[in-house]
Amino acid sequence: MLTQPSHTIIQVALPLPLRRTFDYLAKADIPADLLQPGARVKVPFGKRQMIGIIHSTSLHSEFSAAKLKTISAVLDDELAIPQPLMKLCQWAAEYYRHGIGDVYSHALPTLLRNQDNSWHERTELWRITQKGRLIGLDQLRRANRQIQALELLREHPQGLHQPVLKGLGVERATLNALHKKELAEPLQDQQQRTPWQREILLAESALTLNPEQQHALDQIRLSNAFAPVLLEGVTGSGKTEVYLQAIADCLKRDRQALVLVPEIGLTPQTLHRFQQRFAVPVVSIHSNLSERERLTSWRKARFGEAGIVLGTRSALFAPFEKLGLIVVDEEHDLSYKQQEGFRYHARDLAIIRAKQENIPVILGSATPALETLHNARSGRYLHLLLTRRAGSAAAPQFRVMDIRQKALTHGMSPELLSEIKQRLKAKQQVLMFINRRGFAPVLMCHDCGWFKECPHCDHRMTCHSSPARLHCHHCNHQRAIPRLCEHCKSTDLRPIGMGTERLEDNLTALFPDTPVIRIDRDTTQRKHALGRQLDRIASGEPCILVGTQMLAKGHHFPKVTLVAVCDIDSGLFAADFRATEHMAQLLIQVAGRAGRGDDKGLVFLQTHQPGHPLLQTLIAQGYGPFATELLQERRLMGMPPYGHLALIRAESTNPKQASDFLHQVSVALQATAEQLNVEIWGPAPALMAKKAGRFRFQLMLRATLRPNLQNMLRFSIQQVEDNAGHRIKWSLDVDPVTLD
DNA sequence: AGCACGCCGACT
DNA sequence: GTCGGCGTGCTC
Repeated sequence: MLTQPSHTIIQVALPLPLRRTFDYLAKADIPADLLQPGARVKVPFGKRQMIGIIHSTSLHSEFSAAKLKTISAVLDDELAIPQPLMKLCQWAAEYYRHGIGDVYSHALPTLLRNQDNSWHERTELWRITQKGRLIGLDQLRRANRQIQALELLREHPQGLHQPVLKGLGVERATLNALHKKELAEPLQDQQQRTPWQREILLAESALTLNPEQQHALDQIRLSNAFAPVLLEGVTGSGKTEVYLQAIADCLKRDRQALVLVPEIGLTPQTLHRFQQRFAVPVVSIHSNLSERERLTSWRKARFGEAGIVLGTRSALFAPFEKLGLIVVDEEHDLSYKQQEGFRYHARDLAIIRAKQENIPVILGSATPALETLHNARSGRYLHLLLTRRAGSAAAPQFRVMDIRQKALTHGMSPELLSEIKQRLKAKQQVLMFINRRGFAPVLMCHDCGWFKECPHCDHRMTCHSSPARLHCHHCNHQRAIPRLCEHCKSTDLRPIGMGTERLEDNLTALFPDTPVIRIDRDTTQRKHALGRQLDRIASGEPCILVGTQMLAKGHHFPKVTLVAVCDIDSGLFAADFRATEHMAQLLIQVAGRAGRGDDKGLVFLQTHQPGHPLLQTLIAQGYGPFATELLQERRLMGMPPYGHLALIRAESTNPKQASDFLHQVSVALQATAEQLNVEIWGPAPALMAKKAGRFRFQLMLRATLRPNLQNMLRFSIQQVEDNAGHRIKWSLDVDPVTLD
C-alpha cells in the first residue's frame, strides 16, 4: 500500500492568516489528474467546510493517516490558478514571509474564494480530428476515460459542447489529454475567439512619435523576452503613447498586456483612452468593482478574451492565458505597496512575474523611485529617457518666493496674488496645491496654547468648517467644535494654519467673480463627483483649483498655467527617511500640471527655506541630479537601495505589552542576526506612537545584502510567532515604503 | 480567521 | 443556580 492513489497526500492552502498548509487524503473517486497544484478544492476544516487551493501533493504526511480527513470535492476541471501564477504566488509568499493560503486568495475573485461557484462557462465545441477518427482504440492503452470520450466524439462527428460532455461524464482534463495527442480539438464560439487575431487592432490610428519616443519604442521592441525597462519621461513627454504602441506590438504577437496604474490614476478617462485606441476588449480590475464585475474581468483575462487588462495593484495577480507585456505606470507611486495584511509591492512583483514568464516589462515615471533609478543606472534595467514635452508645450518655469518676514494675505504673498490675477485676466486657470484637507490643521486657544488632541491617536485634531467639526485624519474620530478651551476656559479658540477648505473660502472672498473648485477627499467622496469637477475644469472657463495630491496625479489641465505650492516647507523636514524623495516626486508631479497647453507654465513655490540645498538642486537641475544627491545620502546611511529593510510592527492597547514583545523578539533573534550581518534596531515607538487607541512599536532589521535579510527572516519568523501571545497584534513588512 | 472550550460576574 | 464575557488553543 505504498503509492496507492487513494493514499496520496494533498497539501491544501486555505484562506487563513496561517503560514502553513493542511494535509488531506485524496478521494478515491476523484481522478488523479484533477488533483493538480492550483486546483480549487472543498475540504472539511474543523467544524466547517472551506475552499482551498491544492498547493502540492506528496506521498507522505507528518500526520498519521488516521488524523487526516478526505477532500470533499474538486470544484473545477481547470486550474483556478494556472501554473505560472502559482509560481508567482509561491515566490511572493516566500519573499514576504506571508501565509501561502492568503497569497493564493489574492489571485482569486471573492466569489470563487469563499463559495463553490463555477467560473468556466466556456462552451467550446469539441470535435474529433482526422487522427482521432483513424487511431486504434487499443493504442490508447488503459486510458479508459479517454477511450470513452473518443468513442462519444466518434458518434458525434459534428461535435459536442463541453457542458454536454461534462454531463456525459467526460472531464475537461480528459479532453485536454486528447487535445494534446491531437485526437480531438476544441472549436471556440465565434464570440469567444480571441478577437485581435483579426487584422484590425487599432480603433484609431497611433500618434506620430517624436525622435525620443521613437527611439524608446525601438529599444523596447528589441526584445520579446524578459527585459526590464525604465521609461523616465518628464511630465507631458508622451510616455503613454509609447506604452500604447508597445502594447499594440504585444497584441500583434497575439499576446495579452497587463497595465498597472496607481489607485488614484485609474479614472474612466484612462480606461476610455485605451478603449478608444484599441479594437480589442479592454477590462479593468480595481477595488471599486462589484464582485460580479471582478469575476467577469478575471475570467476574460483568464480565457484570453481580454486583450488588455488595466488595473490597480491587485490586478498584478490576474490570471492570463498568454501574457506578453507588463506596464507599470507611475511606478514610484506608493499605492503599489499594500499596507496591511499581505504587504506586497506590485511593481516589484511585476518584475518577478515578467522574469518568470520571460516577457518584457516597462516601468514608467517622471520621478522614478530611488530603487528603480538605481537599478536602471547600474544597468540592471534598460534606462530610456524622454526629456522633451510632446506637442508645443514647454517645460514650466519655477519661481521660488522667499516669504520670510513677508506680509501675507491668507498665506499668500503679494507676488503670488498678482500672478493669480494676471492669469485669470488672461482667461487661464490657476491650481493651488495644498496637501492638507480641512479648514485648518489645528484649533488653538489664543490665551494658553491648548489644542484638542484625538483621544485615540497621537495627533491633533483637524478643524473642518462645513460641517463644523473636529476630525482625526488618522482614525476618523469626529467631535463637535469645543466652545471653551478645556484648559483655561477661554472662549478665544482660533484656527491656526491653512487647509483646503480655508483656502477655498479665502480665494472665493478675494476673487468673487471666479469659480473656486476644491478637489480633495471630502469633495470627491460621492460617486462621479470627481468626474463632474474634472469636466468643469476641462470646459476651460477661468477658475481656481484648490486641491490635495488628488489634483497632482495624472490629470491633464491644458488651461492651467500657474501652479502654486503654498507650503513646501513641511515636506522638507520629516522624520521618515523617504519623506524628501516623496516630497520631490509630489512637487514635480504638481509642477507637471502647469502649462500643458500652448501657454507657458509657471510653478510658484513659497518657502521659508529658499536656500535648502535639496530644493535648490531639484529646481535648478531637475529630478535626476536631485536623486543623485539623495542616493549618495542613502549610500552613506546604508539605506535602500544600498541596504535592505524589514520592519516587525507590534501594537497593543497596553504599551508595555507591545514593546516587551518586540524586546523579547530582538533578544531571540540576536545570535542569528550577528551571524548573518543583520542589524536590529529598536524596539522603538512608531512615528505615530498611538493610533486608533493602540500603542505601536517597531523593530527594524537592516542588512546590506538582500539574501542575508531573507535568510534572517526565513529562520526567525517562527520565533516571532512563538513569542507572540494572543493579545499582541504584530506584522512583518519586507521592504517597507513608510516607517510609520 | 472562526469556532469551541473554559472559568468568573450579573441576571431570569 | 444559569447566561455570557473574551482568554486560550486548535484546525490536517
